Amino acid sequence: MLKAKSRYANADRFVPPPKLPPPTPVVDLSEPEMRAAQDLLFFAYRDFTNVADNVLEELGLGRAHHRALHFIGRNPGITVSGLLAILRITKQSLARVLNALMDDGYVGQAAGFEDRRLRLLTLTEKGHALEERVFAAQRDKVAKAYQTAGPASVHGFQVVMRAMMDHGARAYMDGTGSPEDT
Amino acid sequence: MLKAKSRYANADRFVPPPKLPPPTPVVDLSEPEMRAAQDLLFFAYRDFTNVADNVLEELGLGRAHHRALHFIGRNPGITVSGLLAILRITKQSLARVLNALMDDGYVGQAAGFEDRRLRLLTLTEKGHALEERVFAAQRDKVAKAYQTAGPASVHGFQVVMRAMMDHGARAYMDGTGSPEDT
DNA sequence: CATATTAAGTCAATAGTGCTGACCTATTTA
DNA sequence: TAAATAGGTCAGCACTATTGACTTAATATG
Repeated sequence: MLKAKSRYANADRFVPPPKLPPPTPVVDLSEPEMRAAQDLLFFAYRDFTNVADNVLEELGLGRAHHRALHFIGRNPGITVSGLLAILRITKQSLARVLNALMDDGYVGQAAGFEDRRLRLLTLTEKGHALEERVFAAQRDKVAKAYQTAGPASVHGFQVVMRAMMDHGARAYMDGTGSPEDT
Repeated sequence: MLKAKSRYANADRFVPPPKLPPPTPVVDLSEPEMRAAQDLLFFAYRDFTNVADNVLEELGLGRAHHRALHFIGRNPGITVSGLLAILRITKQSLARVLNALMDDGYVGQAAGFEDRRLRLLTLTEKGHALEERVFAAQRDKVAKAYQTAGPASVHGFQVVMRAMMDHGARAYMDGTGSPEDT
């Protein structure tokens, strides 16, 4: 973080934008609030993932690795195609990170019993340790945010976030069906 | 979307993971809720940005372009270093997308009056139209989510999201100070 | 006034992560 | 038995981020 800070030393002094005519007035009074959602999502997500990225970077891993790690951890025995359906990336993209995770000993695999074509993926102990370590950084952030906000706000956050995602994502979170886009 | 769907045709049939031993039980009862924050943030952000990406893609633009477009639109007359401070990317990264946006006629610039080194960036009419068009897709999503959730939940969402971002981001959103990381 | 600092720009190389399309092998399905 | 499917590989490419070095013009400082 210190490193990142010195990197942007030329941005230490924020110069407020000079006064210019305000943007065209909007007629919908809730427009600013909806507009603000962009910033809320951008900054929250950025800063949430940033703490994980810092840990991953030490190990030569990136966000894509973390995602695979995370979803395998949450869904032990998941198949490759299951992971593809959740992450909605291509086989080739997943293969790259998955191979790295396996080569590094974070992920194990077993053939399916009822269908030997399937690769059932699980985290190794090493994988669990890493996943937990990465989440530890994020947990701190979440815990603080949740504490600050209080239970009612946490509930509201959850409701809005669920409403923001598509049906497939919701189905996945509810464990009620296929994570594909609808 | 049809294209994307057919791309993942091999993922249409979600195979539930076989029954494996559950992960080590956690002692903190709120752990699942904190854990769920990862998924909430991932899926909501993914699906929120996805609708914008679709529009941008038609124009040969990407997420980085959109970010520049967005923040210039929200901060007319912002300087290059101001944008760098908000986005927290390198000069080189920004230059690439900024040059493209200027070449395509979406962004204009003017030299500062009090400091001629400064480049004051604004959206052109064309730029505004694009920014509005991109946000129109997102607005639909936000409006629906906010309507579904209701005002109390929206407020809760905002509280949690603000708490999730770092001080700099909050300062930016409040217009109370420097957007640098603290 | 001379020098140091700063805003912005450019260049080059590299890395992470996403995509497309084609093709292959082994297994399962019809 | 042939068709379909799970998973894998290969190759090429694109987007977007980084690092570090260097340059020019303008401003700040002593």
